[in-house]
Amino acid sequence: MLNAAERKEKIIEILKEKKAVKILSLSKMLKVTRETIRKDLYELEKEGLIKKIHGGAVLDLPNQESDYERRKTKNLEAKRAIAKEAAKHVEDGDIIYLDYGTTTYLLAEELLKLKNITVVTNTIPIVNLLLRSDSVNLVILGGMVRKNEDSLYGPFASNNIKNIYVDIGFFGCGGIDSFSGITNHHIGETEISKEMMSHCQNKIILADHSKFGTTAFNQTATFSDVDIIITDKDIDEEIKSEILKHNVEVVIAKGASGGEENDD
Amino acid sequence: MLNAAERKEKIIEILKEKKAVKILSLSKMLKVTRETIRKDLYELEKEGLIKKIHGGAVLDLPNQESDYERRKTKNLEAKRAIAKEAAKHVEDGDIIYLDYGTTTYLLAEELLKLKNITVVTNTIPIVNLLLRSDSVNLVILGGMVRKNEDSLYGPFASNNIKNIYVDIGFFGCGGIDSFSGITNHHIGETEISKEMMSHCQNKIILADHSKFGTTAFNQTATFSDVDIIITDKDIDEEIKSEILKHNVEVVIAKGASGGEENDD
DNA sequence: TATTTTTCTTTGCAATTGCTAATATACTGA
DNA sequence: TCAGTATATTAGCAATTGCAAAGAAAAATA
Repeated sequence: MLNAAERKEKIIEILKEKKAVKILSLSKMLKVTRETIRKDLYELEKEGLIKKIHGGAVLDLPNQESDYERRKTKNLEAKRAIAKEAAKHVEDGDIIYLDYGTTTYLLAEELLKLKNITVVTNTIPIVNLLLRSDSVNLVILGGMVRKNEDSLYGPFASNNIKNIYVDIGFFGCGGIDSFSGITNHHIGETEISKEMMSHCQNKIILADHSKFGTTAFNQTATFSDVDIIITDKDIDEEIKSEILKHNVEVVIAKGASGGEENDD
Repeated sequence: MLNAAERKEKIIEILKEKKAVKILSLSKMLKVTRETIRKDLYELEKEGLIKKIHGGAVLDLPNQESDYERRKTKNLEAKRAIAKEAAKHVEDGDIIYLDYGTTTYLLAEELLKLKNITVVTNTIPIVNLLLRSDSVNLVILGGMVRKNEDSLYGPFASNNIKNIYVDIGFFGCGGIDSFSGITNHHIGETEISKEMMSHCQNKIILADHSKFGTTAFNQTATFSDVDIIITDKDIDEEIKSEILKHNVEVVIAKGASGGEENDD
């Protein structure tokens, strides 16, 4: 009927629809014995396409993770605590901007529960997350796609920013220091962030403890440009006093612990 | 240690990382017995979060399919044949526009093999598809998200179109008729398509046989506006002669068969 | 504190699955 | 056609898992 290669293709096809298949049901579907299927699965596993489980198999396609997706899991607890704290500042009906970064993604997860908010963003994973929500209006600034970072930047976005104003802007960052202020790595993204800053009524910075005392390449804002900084641990006194000098509120989100790496 | 609810959360968390877990390993990880885990899994399955398999479980998150994703599988063979034919018109180095619709998505799949092309689009699934390609530059027009259709439209996109010109534009459609020309359903999307038409050097319409003889709400273009129409079957003589009158090339893509439903 | 309820563990056995090696069948090339 | 090779089946047994029911522990309630 089918040769080994066809059978394996069929197995992959079946696995793509169902999450998992039993060897026995495969053997019935493809009309070969248990042992033949087992051999097929063994080979498919060696090829890295599936993963064998007791009595069957599940798909294990090589899902190319972007750098962005990898970063999302770093300092997760701290970021989630910050996101939960940030979410408290959003009310039903608000129009908000979610900047680049992984912490803003976690904030988007929290916002799923709110009703009738409008989210402006240029981060593709945030778009995909909010796409299936009935209660969130979504607006995308547009622009050139930055591969591996899943973000948009450039003149398309700049043009659109000129015409809009939002209630709150939530900004991630690459570094915060008393000397350099709030900095980020990518010049194109930084440009968009800067422009959005002047179109947000309130500006809130989300920065886990690993960001303090470090400086990235491009300045997004000085302390006097922002209203609130949310972090997860008490921060260095020198930086803190510098921040407070500029009338910025510093909020420590509760419920995080551990983690040291600076990733953004 | 952990109560039932915490345990279940943990199980989901573990499942999100690994594709599948064995009951035995869960029982060791969470330090409860096999039977306890089995009960947890039974309940998680009832909640629809996982699927039990022999000896373990796999994740089964409710992946809400959009209308767009559902439509993608209709008339698939015809659309894929059209997409393959359309791909022949694209050369390395081209800058192209991919309009709304599911046929343009299939074209994007074909284009993955090409090098150094730039794709302008406003269809989110196309963005997600091309995001992981190293060889395709991606530009997004931006705009308001149309939920369930995974597309963007509105003034943000319009503003950006004013400044760009592309080599080829590939357009899907809702209907083609001798009386109404090329029509589409959504007024916002149609507006964007129309504007893009006048910024493409070549305009190619992708329309499977089900679109001919039907009319949607908004006119995107007259026949004299377009250069090529690619379809999958010989089309009605009356419509054909009307199309040819306007100096439009009609291409029949080979390799498709069957399917009748009009979906877009 | 005693009692009830809920949650988790233990136990024993049937059913299913994994594994190995031997056998049968289908395909290939001289 | 016939050996030689690759592919699929069969078979037997050990190991794992599923299931149901009873017992133990923990938590809630009075």
